[in-house]
Amino acid sequence: MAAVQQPALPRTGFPRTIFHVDMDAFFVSVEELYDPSLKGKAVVVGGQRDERGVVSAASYEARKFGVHSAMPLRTAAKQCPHAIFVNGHPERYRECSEKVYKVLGGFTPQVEMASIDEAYLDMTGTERLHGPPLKAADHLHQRMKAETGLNCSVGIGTSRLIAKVSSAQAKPNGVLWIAPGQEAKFLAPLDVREIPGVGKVMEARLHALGIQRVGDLARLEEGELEARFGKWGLALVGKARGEDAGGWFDSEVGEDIEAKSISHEHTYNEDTADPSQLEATLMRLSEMVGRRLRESNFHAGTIQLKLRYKDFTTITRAHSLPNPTQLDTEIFEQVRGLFRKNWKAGAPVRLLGVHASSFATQAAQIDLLQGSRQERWKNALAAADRLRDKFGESSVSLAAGLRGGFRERIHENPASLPGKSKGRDKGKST
DNA sequence: TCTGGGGTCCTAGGACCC
DNA sequence: TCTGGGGTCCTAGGACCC
Repeated sequence: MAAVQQPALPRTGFPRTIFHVDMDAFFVSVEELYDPSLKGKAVVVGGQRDERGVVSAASYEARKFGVHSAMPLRTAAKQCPHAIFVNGHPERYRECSEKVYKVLGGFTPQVEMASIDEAYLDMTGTERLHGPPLKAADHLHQRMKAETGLNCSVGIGTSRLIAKVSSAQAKPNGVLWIAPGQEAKFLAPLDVREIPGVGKVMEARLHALGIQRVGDLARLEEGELEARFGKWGLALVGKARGEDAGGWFDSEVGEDIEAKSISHEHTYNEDTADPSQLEATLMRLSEMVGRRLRESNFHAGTIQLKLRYKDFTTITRAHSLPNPTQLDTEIFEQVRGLFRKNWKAGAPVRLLGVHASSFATQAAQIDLLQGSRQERWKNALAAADRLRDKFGESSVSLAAGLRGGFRERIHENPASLPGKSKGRDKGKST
C-alpha cells in the first residue's frame, strides 16, 4: 500500500509548548558571582554615579527606590544615594550567557537566545522525556541554579507572546504556566504596556482611546484599530488573544536569523567641536565596524553616519556603495565624507556613530569577485525579461537557480551569455 | 531626570522603471 | 502629448527591545 502523505498540520492545529526563560537581574547577579559582598545590597550596573550614561541593570533592592534600567545614572544616584555603582563587564555577561545556553540545550535542541539574558525553548513533544511543563520547568530551574549560580524565571504558554508575558509575571525566580485556552483570560486584566511592542508612545495613544488593559482592546472593532494604527493595529487584536501575530513572533523557535546590521557609536563624556578629535573617533568606530564585518564575513552595501548634537537633536546620513565593502579604510572614507558634508562646523557634538547594513548575499559577493561580469549578468537578465515582455513567458528560460553557480542559459541566444561557467555543475559552490 | 549602546522593524516620500 | 499605477530601491526618522 502506498504511504499516504499527511498534510503538514497547520501551526495552529495543535498547541505548542513554548518556554520563555528570563534570567533575573542578570548583570547584577553576574557581578554578585564575582563579588559576593554585593548580595542583598542596592546595586546599579552601568557606570559611576557622576557619569554620562544610563542604568543597565539594578538589583531588586535598588528598584525599591525607583531605580530602573535606562534611567540616567545621575538620576539613579539621587533616588538611591547609598547604591553601589558598578561598571558593566560585557565579557563576563557573554561568558555566563553561554553557560545558560548550554544548560537550556540539555532540555531541547530548539533553543533560541533572544538576547544575552533570555531564551525561547520549544518544548512541544518533550513530555515523555521531561514530564509535564511545570515539572520540566522546575527541573530547569534547579539545573540553572546548580550549574550557573543564577536564578531565572520561566513562562510557559502556547505562543512566544504568552511565554514572554508570563515569565515577566513570574519574576523573580518563579514559574508560570498558562494552560491552552486560557490565553485571553490571562491577558485581559494586564496593562496594555505588558504586551511586547507596546511602548510609551503606543501606550499613550491607547490610553487616549480609553484603553488601559488588554481586555479593553476587545471593545474596539478590528477595522478601527487598523484605521488608527495600520498593520500594528491588526496584530494587536491577535496579540490580545495571545496569538503570535506577525513578524518575528511567528517564526519557529531556533531558526537561524542572520544579522542585518552592525554598528558602533560613542558618546563623549564632554561634548566636542574639535574636527580632528571627531574624525579620529570616526576612524576608531570604522575600524570596529570593519573588524566585525570581516569576522562575520559580511560586505556592507550601505554605510551610515549618526551625529547627535549637544541639544540631543540627532541626524543620520547614509550612502550606498556600488561595491559592498568590509574594509576599514573604505568605511571611514564614506563616513568622513558624510560627516564633512553634514556637520554644522563648530557645533558641539555629543555622539558619533558608524552603521553598516545592506549586507551582500553570497551570490552578490561572487558577482563582486568577478568584477564586470556582474554588470553583464544584470544586462543579460534584463534582456531576458524584455524578451519575455515581448514574446511571452516561455520564450526564455533560465536553466538553473543561482545556487549551483552561474549556469543560466538564455536558450534562444547562447552568444549573448556573459562568459562561461566551467565545471562545478553539481553541488554547492560557495 | 538629562538622556548608553547594540540591535530590529515600520513608515513615508522621492527617484526610477515599466 | 498627457496620464496613471505598480514595484522596487534608497534615505531619514522613529518606536521599541534588552
